[in-house]
Amino acid sequence: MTDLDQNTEQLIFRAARKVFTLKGYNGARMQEIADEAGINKALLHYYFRNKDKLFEGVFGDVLKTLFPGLTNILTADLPLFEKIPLFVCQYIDILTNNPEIAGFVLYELRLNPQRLVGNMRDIGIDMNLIRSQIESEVAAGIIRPVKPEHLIANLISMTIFPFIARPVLMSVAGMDEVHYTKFIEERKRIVPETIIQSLKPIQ
Amino acid sequence: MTDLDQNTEQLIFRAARKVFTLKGYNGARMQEIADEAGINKALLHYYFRNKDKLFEGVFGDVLKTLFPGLTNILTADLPLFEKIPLFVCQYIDILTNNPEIAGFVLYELRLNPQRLVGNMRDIGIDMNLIRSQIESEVAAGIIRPVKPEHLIANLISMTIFPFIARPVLMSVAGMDEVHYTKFIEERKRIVPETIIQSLKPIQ
DNA sequence: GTCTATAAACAGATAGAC
DNA sequence: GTCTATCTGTTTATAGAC
Repeated sequence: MTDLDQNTEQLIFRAARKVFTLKGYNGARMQEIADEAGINKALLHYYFRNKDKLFEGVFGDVLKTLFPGLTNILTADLPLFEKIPLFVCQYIDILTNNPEIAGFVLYELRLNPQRLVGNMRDIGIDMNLIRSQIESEVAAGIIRPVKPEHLIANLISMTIFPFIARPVLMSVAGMDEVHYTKFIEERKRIVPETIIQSLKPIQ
Repeated sequence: MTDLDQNTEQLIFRAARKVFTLKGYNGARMQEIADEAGINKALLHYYFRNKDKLFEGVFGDVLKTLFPGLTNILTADLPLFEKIPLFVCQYIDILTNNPEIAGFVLYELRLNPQRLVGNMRDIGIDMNLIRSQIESEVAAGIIRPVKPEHLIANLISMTIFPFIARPVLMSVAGMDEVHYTKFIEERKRIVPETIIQSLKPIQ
């Protein structure tokens, strides 16, 4: 493989990632990907056989952008009240740089949940680890009891949803682009605060 | 118009709603809608001219399922601590009966945000009303100060997201169908509890 | 490796019989 | 109103020249 091969392949891949995440599998056109990459349609098939294979590659790549950080922070050896702000900040930064990938992944997974199967390793969180951390912090009187599924669901929901629902939130709350950007930045503080307040024991 | 006309039209419309919400605009096929309705493809065009017009109808219908309840409860004349559980319960019931519409609407809106334009009346929430309610409850010492955008975002996020992220949540938390159903039912209690705890003034 | 040209399949839409 | 048959444009994919 020459340098040129790799460059073209990467060029195509990046173009494909852009078009697929923006338009979805069904909305994406091989022609548009070729145009975006500045090459010919036939080359897509030369490097990636067909649309499905190209998509699989992109989808796996996007999952890698989205999940490993999640798993690592959530299972790190830190108190919950430190983990949570870390998680939120890192995730909001990732999504600010890739605003469309959350909606893209969740939508494609609903159309075709099997797509998870091949990528399970990157995604699974050790719930028992989180469960035992909760138990020990409850025992120490730091937090109130909470089911790990709900804690994780609350955390992920409040962090990710504003990116998926951007147009609706802007419309419902009457925000423009500038307000929305500020709003997202504020959530780095608001989301951890909301969860931590809800976890504090009643005095 | 005879009875038969109306029946066929409704038959088509329901079939279209099912296929569009399940597959999205780009993934839906006129043939599949016709099959689902048990009629011929040509009839779709007889009743609804083209795919776009049929979709517009369905999309407006889905918005009506999703939004009016939201607006009405959030602007009702009730204390926040009563409004919030009401909102969550009603919304979870709607989404339990229509599990795919939240993801459908948000995705189609991201592909084409202009679709909101024609339906703005159903959707807009009077943020000033909520803002002044927050102010008066803060003044009365019932809640801590909070920006209305963030309160609404937290509420909607935690309520809706678990339906959009169903496959991921099930995978991440290792849930099966039964666990997931129970999990969703539990959220009617957990979500209001989380928000209300986070709003309570520090004693 | 990269291109042009084209095949092959599909999907939306229409014509016209009943 | 409902159907079958068909047209038209689009889209994925391949053949083959360079």
